[in-house]
Amino acid sequence: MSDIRVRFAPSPTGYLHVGGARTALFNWLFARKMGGKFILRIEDTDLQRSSDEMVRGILEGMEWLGLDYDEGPFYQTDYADKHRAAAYQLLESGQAYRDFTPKQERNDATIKQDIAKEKVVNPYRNLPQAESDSRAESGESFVIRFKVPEDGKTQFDDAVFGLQERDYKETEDLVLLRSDGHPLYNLSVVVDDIEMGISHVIRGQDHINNTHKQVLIYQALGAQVPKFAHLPLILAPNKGKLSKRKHGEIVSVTTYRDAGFIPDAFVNFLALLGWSPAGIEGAEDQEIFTREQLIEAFTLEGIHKSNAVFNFTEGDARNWTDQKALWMNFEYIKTWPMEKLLPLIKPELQKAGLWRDEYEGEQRAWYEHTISLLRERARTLLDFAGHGRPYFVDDLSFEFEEAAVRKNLQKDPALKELLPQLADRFAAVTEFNHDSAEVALRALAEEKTVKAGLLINATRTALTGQSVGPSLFEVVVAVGQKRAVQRLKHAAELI
RNA sequence: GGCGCGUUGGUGUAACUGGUUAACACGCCGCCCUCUCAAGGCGGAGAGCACGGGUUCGAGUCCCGUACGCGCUACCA
Repeated sequence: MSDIRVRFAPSPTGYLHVGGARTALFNWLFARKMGGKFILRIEDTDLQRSSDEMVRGILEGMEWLGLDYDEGPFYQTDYADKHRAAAYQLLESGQAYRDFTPKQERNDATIKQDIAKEKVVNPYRNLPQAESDSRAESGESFVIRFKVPEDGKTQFDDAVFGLQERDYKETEDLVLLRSDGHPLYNLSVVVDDIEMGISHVIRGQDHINNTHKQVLIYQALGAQVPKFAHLPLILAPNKGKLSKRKHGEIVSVTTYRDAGFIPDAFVNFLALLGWSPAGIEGAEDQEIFTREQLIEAFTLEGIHKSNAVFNFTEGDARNWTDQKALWMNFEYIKTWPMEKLLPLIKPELQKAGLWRDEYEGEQRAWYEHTISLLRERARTLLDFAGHGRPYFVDDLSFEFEEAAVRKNLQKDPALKELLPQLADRFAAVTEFNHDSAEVALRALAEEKTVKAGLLINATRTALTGQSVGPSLFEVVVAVGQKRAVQRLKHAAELI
């Protein structure tokens, strides 16, 4: 019943960057919300580079984000013949003309400027049809330019920016077909969008100028003009352009995947960049949205006009990306349903060589409990195999942090005697659990008249090599009696 | 230069068709909790809505101008 069709049309630059990802997301959300179709089209017109590899980066990013498309990917170059035919159709109907100006002359910077400044009328614009034909037949090189009408203006009602008008005089006669026969962007997009029945064009605001040109082409081709919605841009912290060259990996979505982000968390963050659920009852102050809630709340009206800043501190390891994104990821890790979280953690443990199939079998209860312990302090998926390592290895192949050893173990020489004693007490406990371990430890502390805290903190470092972590007796239980005893004895040697 | 667009605390945003001390989240600071670190609870600093005029009993919300920022200005996409 719905004829809503939208598309994401990236040019294959090697990877999906955050701006593109958000454009894709908004298209996807709109399609899902409206029950329409989401189409992926690769705009590879005129790119020399091997498309395959470049395209893979885009597809990888979309797959990770969970933005599934209903049709495509289509490749724009596959339709070059249609684009060319459209150019000739416009030529024949008199809405375009051949421009025989030599390429060099056109490319000359000063001449170009003069043309722009003085709005020189192209000398070939009104060349008689017969002469144009014969010169073309004689093999003279030419481009096909669109013949922008003299009086009037283009207009379209943008879903975000409202009514947009532009006097024809502001639009130059754009090239449709290059002298080597290659169709150009503005023509190709329009022809493809018509062909694919695109009903709504949702794209970056940097295209607003092109839209005026494209409206002209739609009309000349006698096609229905789709609805447009231009998105505000995502800027760098200095409010400048967020670019691949200047900001490197931070703009690539695969960076977030590799940094241990939950895709839904990143999607959630991206959705709030330039859009908000304004006017949605009860959702105005909401920050955390499931995919379903996002789809439900999404409207084009909620998109902002002003650009958003992607806030991060260059060179700051802790705040390497937008702090809100970091916070959101943490929030997801902490609260996501176990059944959704576990499949994301498994590959991380596998990568680190920490995975055991028993975690899904007989050790399942222990495993899930341990994960629930770790998730409270994990900021990324990487932390499970990082800070979590001591929980998953039997031996001592985990790092003893220097500062932790100094602060919690070497702080008091008495620990050299106390730790082995505690090991013995632990070993003697028949029913080893949270409470019995605590009783054993506190009893020892009392007998030796030392603060329980001294033993507690030392034990934490002995068992995990770290100075921070979950409540100690939770750690003790997770590590288990055998490993705890072993590690306490070992720790004494570090003192 | 030309054309277009934008401007609410550091960042992301809210504020019904103009109506009390401009709200929420992240971040920051402090306190509480406490075996550490987080989390959590409580509290705080931080914008008077880019600036200047106007309209109005009353403007962040309407109008005009200025400044600043951004986009576009290819035989790139």
